[in-house]
Amino acid sequence: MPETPTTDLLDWYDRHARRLPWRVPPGSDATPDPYRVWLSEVMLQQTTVAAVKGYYERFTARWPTVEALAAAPDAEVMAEWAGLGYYARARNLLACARTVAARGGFPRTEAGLLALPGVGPYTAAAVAAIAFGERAAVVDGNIERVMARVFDIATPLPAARAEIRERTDALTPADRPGDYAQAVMDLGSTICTPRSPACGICPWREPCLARARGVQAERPVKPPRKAVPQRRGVAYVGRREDGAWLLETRGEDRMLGGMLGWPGSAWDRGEEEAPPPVPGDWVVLNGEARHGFSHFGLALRVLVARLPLDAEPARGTFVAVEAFRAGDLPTAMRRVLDVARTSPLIADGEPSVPAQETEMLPPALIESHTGAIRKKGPAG
DNA sequence: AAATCGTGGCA
DNA sequence: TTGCCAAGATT
Repeated sequence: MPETPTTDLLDWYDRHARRLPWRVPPGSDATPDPYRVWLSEVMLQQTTVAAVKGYYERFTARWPTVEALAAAPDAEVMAEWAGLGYYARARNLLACARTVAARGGFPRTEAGLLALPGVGPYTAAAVAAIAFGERAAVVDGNIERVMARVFDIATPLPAARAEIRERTDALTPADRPGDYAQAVMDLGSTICTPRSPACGICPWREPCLARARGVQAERPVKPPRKAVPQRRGVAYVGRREDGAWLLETRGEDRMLGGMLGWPGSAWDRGEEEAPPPVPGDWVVLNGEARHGFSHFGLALRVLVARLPLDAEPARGTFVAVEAFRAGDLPTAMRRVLDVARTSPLIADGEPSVPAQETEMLPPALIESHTGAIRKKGPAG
């Protein structure tokens, strides 16, 4: 086992720590706010620092305390999270905030934190170490990679996790455990990167076994990924004469649960069809809304209709034009809107096409009709 | 325990 | 363009 100079890494961190909005600079006497540490850690789950920054700033500006967040309506929090992905995090975030507010503050131990919704082994250890100074072993993807290289662990993930956790725990100091964890994470994200690590300037260059053996690019060993299947569906973008949009809040048992979306078909049972949310002159657009999820690709056929003021939809509710923001939608639903907006039927103000063109068409005619629209549609 | 759950950036 | 993957949690 190589020497792994923890204190050297803390010295490196004192000089090279990234300045991040949720981070207290090393050496400052300020104590990090547990609420902000927790919020940032949840946002950072499987998500890049660059993507998180803006969301973190907006959340903390709007809800400066866990009590404020706990009091927020679900829809506002989900809308603020829109675009960040993994929406169960936002649902759990609210549940957790309400639990914490009700009990009068965050649990101050790793075990106590682990019991909170949306707080797993990584987040519990990170908050315990960073906000409360507990000597908890923090293991994220960065730290996995660093440890797999420093100790040249050839066991493939996820089987290697037991050993990685042991190694991490053995190295974690009682003094400054939070800074230590952030130091290893910074090392992993700036030097010990997944591809072409900068071993020449690494503070752990000397003890690193994988580097000594020239196998750093092959650590950690990961299983091959499965190919993602392709799925299809339909989405209905309805717009009332007063400009209101027909939207629904998706059930929590569905994909994008809790988020705003266009009524449409399921995507998971091979269903491509679904009845319209309200009877009307629905027109099929030519361009499809394509989106790649983590475990499947999706192509959505988009139908649009202009709806009368007295429309009574079986699904969804109308959102007034001044209350509607595309940014409140998850990305897949924004793509649907992008396609829908290529149709004059959905444009702001009066319809710019003769009424005849908005008639419901027999299926056999849909192809030719949408073919005419295609020229104005987006490429693809 | 393996599958599920988003998104954007980058080589 | 495609594939890879980022401060994981849940069931």
